[in-house]
Amino acid sequence: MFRMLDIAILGLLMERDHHGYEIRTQVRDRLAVSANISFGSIYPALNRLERHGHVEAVITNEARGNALSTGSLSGERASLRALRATPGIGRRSRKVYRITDRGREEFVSLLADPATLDDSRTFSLRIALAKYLTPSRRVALLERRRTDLVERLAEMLAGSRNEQLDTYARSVMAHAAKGVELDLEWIDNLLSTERNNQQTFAPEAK
Amino acid sequence: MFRMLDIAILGLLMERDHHGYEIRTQVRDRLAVSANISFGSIYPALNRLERHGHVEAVITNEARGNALSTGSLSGERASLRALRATPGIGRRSRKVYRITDRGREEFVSLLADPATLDDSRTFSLRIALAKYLTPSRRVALLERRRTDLVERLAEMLAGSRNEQLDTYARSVMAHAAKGVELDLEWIDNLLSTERNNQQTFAPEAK
DNA sequence: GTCATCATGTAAGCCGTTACATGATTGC
DNA sequence: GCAATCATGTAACGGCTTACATGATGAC
Repeated sequence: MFRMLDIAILGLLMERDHHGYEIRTQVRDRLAVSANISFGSIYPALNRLERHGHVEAVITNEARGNALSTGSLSGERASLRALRATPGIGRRSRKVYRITDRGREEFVSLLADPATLDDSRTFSLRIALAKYLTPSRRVALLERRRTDLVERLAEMLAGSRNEQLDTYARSVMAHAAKGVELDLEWIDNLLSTERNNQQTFAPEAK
Repeated sequence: MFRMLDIAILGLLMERDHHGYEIRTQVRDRLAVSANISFGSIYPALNRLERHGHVEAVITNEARGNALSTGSLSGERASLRALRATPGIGRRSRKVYRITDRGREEFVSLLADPATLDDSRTFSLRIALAKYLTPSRRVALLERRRTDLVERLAEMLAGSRNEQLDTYARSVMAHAAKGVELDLEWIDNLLSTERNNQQTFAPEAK
């Protein structure tokens, strides 16, 4: 139930409607997920979200030729057609999804949920979508992550000083430590930005 | 067949014998793998490696009290006991594994194999074990990774300049780019070290 | 007419996890 | 005697991938 992909899809649909094929590139380009998610994950995820009422398929008329309701298609065929974009000039058959109210609720609760483990991937996904969080939830998320990283940093620094390790293993430890330090700087910057913004709304509250 | 855990286990066994319980902490402390691997992965992996002849269970006498061959245990029971460490004072019942010649061959080929994808985790695992690679294979591994990262860096920099993204999403992109830059510095340092070491063996070859 | 790209979907498999089950040894 | 830690294993499940199957459209 803690699927990273669900958060990503719902997050993209918060902004505007999407069809499955498009979601793959958007996840990479807008949410900074390094690898392309496979279609074998995306389509089942969309169907599941639809079954749960978090998204719904919609009819779009974005194509130039608007060939809807030409009448001759009967029963099953017609309804399937209706769920897809008009196959007019310049557009292929596609199924466009829109997020529902229920989906929006689900999304914000998933995004803030402290139960879902914070590996670096889910954390950076959450931050990429952080504009949908309240300031206090953003701060909570950042501080939670910060605590974890401080602990990790100590472990990696200890490893990098372990003289039983060969130079390569120590180098990996030292590099990992630097990576964690970089993460911490980033988080601290984000946290101070959050605090400055909060002051904007309560400037005299010294 | 390209299991990261197999490389990790075989790599640890290259140094000395280990039992399963111990491998978990060693993977973390010596190979810089951030999360603790679960026992539900380790024990099946060891059994599989044993079936394939890459490791073998050995009898160790590291305990003080050497209570082997007390005679009264019969058949099945006795042979099972023989595979475990002597349950003397100060030692628990454990199954200690040793890498075989076949396992050593498998290990070095897995470690250098360019077919197994290089995400950052498998890459840093390989580097942590890089002392078992020939200098030329080390350089090849580093350069292969370098190429991938240069490409990734361009993508992340492009994302961080994308003005359609909100500040949070752009911040994630910019931070990811910094992380890749740090990785590249590290790799370039390792590469120059490799070249200096090679010069040591051919100093006049200007 | 055929190739590349766009587009949607299913089935099988991989590699890991959590949860469960068992038991020996040590420290209190 | 009881809890904590050490130690080994199995079963079920989870989320992702690859491979497969299908078909429309546009460019050449």
